[in-house]
Amino acid sequence: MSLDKKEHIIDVAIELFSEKGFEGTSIRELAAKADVNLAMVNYYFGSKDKLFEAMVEHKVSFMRGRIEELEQDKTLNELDKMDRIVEGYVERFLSQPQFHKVLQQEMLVSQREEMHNKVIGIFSQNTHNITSIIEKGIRKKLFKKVDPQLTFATLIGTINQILMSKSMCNVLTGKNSNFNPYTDEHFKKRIINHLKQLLRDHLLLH
Amino acid sequence: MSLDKKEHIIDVAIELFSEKGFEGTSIRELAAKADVNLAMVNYYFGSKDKLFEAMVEHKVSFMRGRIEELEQDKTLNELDKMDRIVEGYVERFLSQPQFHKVLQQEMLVSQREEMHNKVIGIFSQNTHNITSIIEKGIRKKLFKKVDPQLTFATLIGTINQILMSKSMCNVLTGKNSNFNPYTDEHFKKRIINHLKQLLRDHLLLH
DNA sequence: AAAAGTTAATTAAACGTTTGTTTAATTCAA
DNA sequence: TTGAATTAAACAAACGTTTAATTAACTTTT
Repeated sequence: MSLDKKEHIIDVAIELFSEKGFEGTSIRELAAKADVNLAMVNYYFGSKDKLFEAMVEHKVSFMRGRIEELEQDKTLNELDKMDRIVEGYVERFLSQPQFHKVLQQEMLVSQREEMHNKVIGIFSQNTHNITSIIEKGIRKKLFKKVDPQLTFATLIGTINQILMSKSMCNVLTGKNSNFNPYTDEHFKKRIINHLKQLLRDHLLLH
Repeated sequence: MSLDKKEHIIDVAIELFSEKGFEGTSIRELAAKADVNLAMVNYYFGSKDKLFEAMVEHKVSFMRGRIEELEQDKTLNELDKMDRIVEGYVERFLSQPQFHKVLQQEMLVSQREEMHNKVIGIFSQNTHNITSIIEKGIRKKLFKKVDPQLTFATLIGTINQILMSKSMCNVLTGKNSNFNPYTDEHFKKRIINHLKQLLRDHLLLH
């Protein structure tokens, strides 16, 4: 059981799921695009549902732990931490836009309850960590008395909105439709600058 | 062909599509829940795809035009206009959370291209109107030189994020899972206050 | 090092369901 | 009596999944 081949199937699955949704993607189409036999998908993963779970598991394991570390860090103040969080999120989301689109779909739809709850769980952890950084900043009178939870919703919501669709993103920024905003270094910096400035304006006393 | 019955089918469709997605909802399930015969859906709408289009058409017609008016209004300054926009958006989105979830799904997925483009089109119009209000505010030196497009992404993204899932919203706000945030007046005001304050902080010179 | 044996990988074909849609018959209303 | 509304039944196509047979890769035995 070649690990490369499993990964390759997962990669193709992310591509198709992000474009067409989970239910909108058939195993036959997936197998054809991945250039493997139809039966191999079930042979490797057991079922379509389990392929989905394996996909999430595989990708999520890549990106755990960094925020927890940051929260504990004592050399940085809360504004620095928020800057790092912005950079980390934008970096991560733009480097894997398709996967995060799949996660967004799963948040929206509560069809596959187990997966839905898993995604909510990941989100929940991040919510907790980041809001507690904001709350600490408020206690230290570094930040204003903002709404920590909705401020987090703003941060993650902005990135999700940008990620939602390439075409919508190009409409938003006035680029032509064959431009790929997610690979553009200038656009990445533009997002980071916007979010950093937004959080400064909103969080800092002045 | 009773109009009530057509509307009733559309209402049930919104409910199911928002929970299970378009592909995840079968016409049989829909007919059963709406308490009509299976064949009636195709008799009324022609096909599942056309039911979807009719649903979007029906709901979108409800909410056109208000932002255009606002843009032209000369009695309000740009900050007032932004306040009205926040109120209008939050009001509208929270009053029809399921429909807006369906729109979000359609933005994410480019499976049904015609519908995808329609939703992008609606979004595009709003983008144009609101960014031009922000730009006007900048020209009049009422606003700082912010990024108008990403500021709009922040506004709409925050609301979409909150709307994304009831369970995620309750995780975000620390409520228990059977609480319905979308019908809660306090929560609505909380969102409006957050967004107004956020925009003030971000837009106004100080 | 070759042969035999064993497990894993791969395949084409078929399975039983479910899907969206259509048909043809029937009921209802004007 | 005519046309629309409603129904149960059937349709073909597509779906996820399984099967049974074949090939490939690896181990053990000679």
